[in-house]
Amino acid sequence: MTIGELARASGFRVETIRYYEREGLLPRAHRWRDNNYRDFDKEALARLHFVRRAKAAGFTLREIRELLDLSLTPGEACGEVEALLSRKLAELDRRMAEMHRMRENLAALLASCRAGEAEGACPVLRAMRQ
Amino acid sequence: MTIGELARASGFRVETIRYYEREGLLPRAHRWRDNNYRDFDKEALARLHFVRRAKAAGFTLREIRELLDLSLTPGEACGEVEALLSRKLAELDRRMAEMHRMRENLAALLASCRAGEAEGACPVLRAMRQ
DNA sequence: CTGGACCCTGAAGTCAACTTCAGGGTGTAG
DNA sequence: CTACACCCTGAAGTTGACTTCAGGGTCCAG
Repeated sequence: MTIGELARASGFRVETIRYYEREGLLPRAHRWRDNNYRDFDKEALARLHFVRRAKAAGFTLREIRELLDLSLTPGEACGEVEALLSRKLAELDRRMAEMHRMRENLAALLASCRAGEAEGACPVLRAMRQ
Repeated sequence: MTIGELARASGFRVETIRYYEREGLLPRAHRWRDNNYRDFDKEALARLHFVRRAKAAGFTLREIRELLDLSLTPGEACGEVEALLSRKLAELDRRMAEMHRMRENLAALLASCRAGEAEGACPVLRAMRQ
């Protein structure tokens, strides 16, 4: 798969894919011998899908690289891996809880907005104070 | 309340608070006439709490400013407000769904990690392919 | 009345995550 | 054989969200 095809398949731009390769989120792609073009496999596409989801979940590129690197450890050195994973999980749970509260806030706000305002000003401020 | 007190109460740094004021996330603080020090009220603290939660929920500063600005609209011009809010809500739901999937991935990964690997390599790759 | 903790401003610096640029090679349809 | 879409590299530029810096005023405990 050329970089352009991978871009179309993954939804990332060509330049971004090159950047990700440089940053170690993708393994250095193997090259078509004669023209020096990159040649990607299914694996690369799977990684990009993972990257997209991880980004949507709020992980940084550095963290995503760490997660991806875990997948390549021999399975032996699993202790440190486990620690990292549970830290990430706890963090994710915290963020999800925040998002849930945020969602409640916005939904209540929207509802009262639709109900057409008893009071003078939108009640965001009330919602805001937690 | 001085900026330093507000910083301690909110958990944001003094410099960050000045920056947020510049960027319109806080209203221009009123000043102690003689010494030109800012004087903040409870309202400012409430806004900063909201900012913290909104950031944790993945909103950008620009979006947070938009949300805060909604709270100041007269309640009359509510239609456009409603549109913005439901866009944000939908977006939030998408992100929460992503995070949920991510969480499942990581939890499964952690479980198999703890179970001590039947196969050779960590099964992140499997989890990764969705 | 001085030392240290606090406040002010405007400008420059930093970091992550890209994007754009300059300058050049490749491949194929007409 | 040339026009056009694609590929390459290294370096510089951009954006968002801060942080640091330079240079200065304020306040109060000892």
